[in-house]
Amino acid sequence: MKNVYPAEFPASAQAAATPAASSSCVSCSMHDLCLVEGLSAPEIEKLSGMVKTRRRVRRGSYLYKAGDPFEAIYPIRAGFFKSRVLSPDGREQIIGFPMPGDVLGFDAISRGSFHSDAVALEDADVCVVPFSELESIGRQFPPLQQRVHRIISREIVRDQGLMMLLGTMRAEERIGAFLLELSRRFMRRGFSSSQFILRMTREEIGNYLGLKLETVSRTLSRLQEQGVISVEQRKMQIISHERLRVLSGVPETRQMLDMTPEGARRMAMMRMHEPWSESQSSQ
Amino acid sequence: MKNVYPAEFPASAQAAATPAASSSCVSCSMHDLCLVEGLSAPEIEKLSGMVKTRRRVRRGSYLYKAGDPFEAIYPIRAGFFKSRVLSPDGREQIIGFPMPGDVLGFDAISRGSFHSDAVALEDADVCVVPFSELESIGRQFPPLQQRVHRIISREIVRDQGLMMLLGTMRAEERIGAFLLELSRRFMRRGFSSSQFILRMTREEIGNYLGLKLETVSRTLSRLQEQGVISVEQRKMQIISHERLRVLSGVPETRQMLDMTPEGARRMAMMRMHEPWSESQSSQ
DNA sequence: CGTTGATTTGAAAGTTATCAAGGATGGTGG
DNA sequence: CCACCATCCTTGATAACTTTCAAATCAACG
Repeated sequence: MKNVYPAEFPASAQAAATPAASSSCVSCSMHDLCLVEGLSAPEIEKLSGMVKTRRRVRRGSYLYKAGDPFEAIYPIRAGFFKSRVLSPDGREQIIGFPMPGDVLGFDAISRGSFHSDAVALEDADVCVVPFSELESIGRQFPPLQQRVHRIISREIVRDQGLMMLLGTMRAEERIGAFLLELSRRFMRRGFSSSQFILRMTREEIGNYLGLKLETVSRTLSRLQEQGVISVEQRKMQIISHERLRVLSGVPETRQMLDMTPEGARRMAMMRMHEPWSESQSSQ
Repeated sequence: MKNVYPAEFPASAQAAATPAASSSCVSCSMHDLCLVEGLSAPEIEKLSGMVKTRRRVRRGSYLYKAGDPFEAIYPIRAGFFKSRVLSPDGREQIIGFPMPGDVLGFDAISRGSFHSDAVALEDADVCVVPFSELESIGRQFPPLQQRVHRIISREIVRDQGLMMLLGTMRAEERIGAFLLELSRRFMRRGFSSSQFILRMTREEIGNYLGLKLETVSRTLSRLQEQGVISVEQRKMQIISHERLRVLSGVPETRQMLDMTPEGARRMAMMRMHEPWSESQSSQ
């Protein structure tokens, strides 16, 4: 049985909108992806205490918009976002599809206001971490400070990868790299690396990759014809990671698992649906 | 008389290779661009004390390479770099052309080793700021900590701009935006915003912009025909910032000055050549 | 002055975008 | 429950743009 990232945020996930008293970083399913990774118990305690509120973001609405004053960063607990920048003449560029465990908002430190928009692609739930407090606690706990720096730096590295893609790859390579990136990120979270539901439209994929939606559609169709993937609307299945790697010029090979023990725990905590590839249970 | 960023780093600039005892952040010409901007005297003092060494990098050689262990960040005192990432299959993507006042190395925090190369495009001189010390001092001086965070975040914002360019712009727009970016950065440092010497080849420009060198050359020629710029080899003159802005979709308009008082001081301190547009004085 | 690397320019080929039309999907109200 | 609407997706044909291949020119340097 596969552990597939779900198509819908279940209606049963009715977390309270604001107070986060019940939740702790210790029990969070994103534990080892988020800010607290590698920290000691008292440090996690301290960080946990800082997250006084959570925020629920409905599908299609903004977590923040460019220009909003910067007060906090937002580790994602559940849900899928797109973040994008708009050029002065109205062009849009999607710069990422953040998912649970990712941390949003670092671009706002620079001028004290956001430079990008974050839009929820599905109902989402984020922690609200006031940045000045985080800086303050970082001064008391060097490992936390270092962890924050690492995570910000990780964002720079991620962006460099996207620049590489946009600057040097052709359409098929871009699509391939995109699918492998999604696959890797789902796997990292304990979900299947070989099948998942795309949360974004073809147009959003194209925008992210510097392509038009028609090109995305055509390229996906071609990859399907070649037997590399199987795609039906949003349902994506990677048939051959290896061939995908070859055609997108990504030689890295790591173990590709469908499910980790961690994943089972995360799935439960994120209250995810059953996989679409299995008979859809009534629950 | 224009204050043009020079073609050559003068031979007279023979700073000692390592000890930086004589220099202080207080007197540095990059003062208000670098880490210390906005800090109080004692804070600057503290930061200054941390920069125990400087490093001279000869044209064509590396400040660091991908994989090198991360120990320090490098504010640039003089010289022009390219930073680039290499894909596993050997593709190169230039991700920036750092110049004096910029700070190199933040991508290395993430995994403790560099993800990118920094290559000097001309003889250069950088400060060596051990990062663990910087973190440590940041814990004692919140304004310094905040300044560091701002500068790292600035890098993210900059990258977002490049992604926008690579994802949405056509060749002429890319070139236009590139020239305006250079212009703005030179102006920010007190140099002419309307004429400067390109420090990089057409191929490097093309790589940065996701274009082939021939396309760069053709586009520059076309812009020259249209009377928007005047270009002869590396000598670049922007004739109409306004038209450049229109064709590249960058509506921003700020004052464009050829020279600021600050610029004169900086030019002296950076030991720059006389402009190519004036008779080349013997000095 | 000849060699080497960088730049310019032309012509042809290749890739992606644009324009257009037909299907599929999901939600809504009759 | 079904028709209908708005979105999203697919596919074909054509156009636009950029790359590729090729050749000539230019500049720096010993």
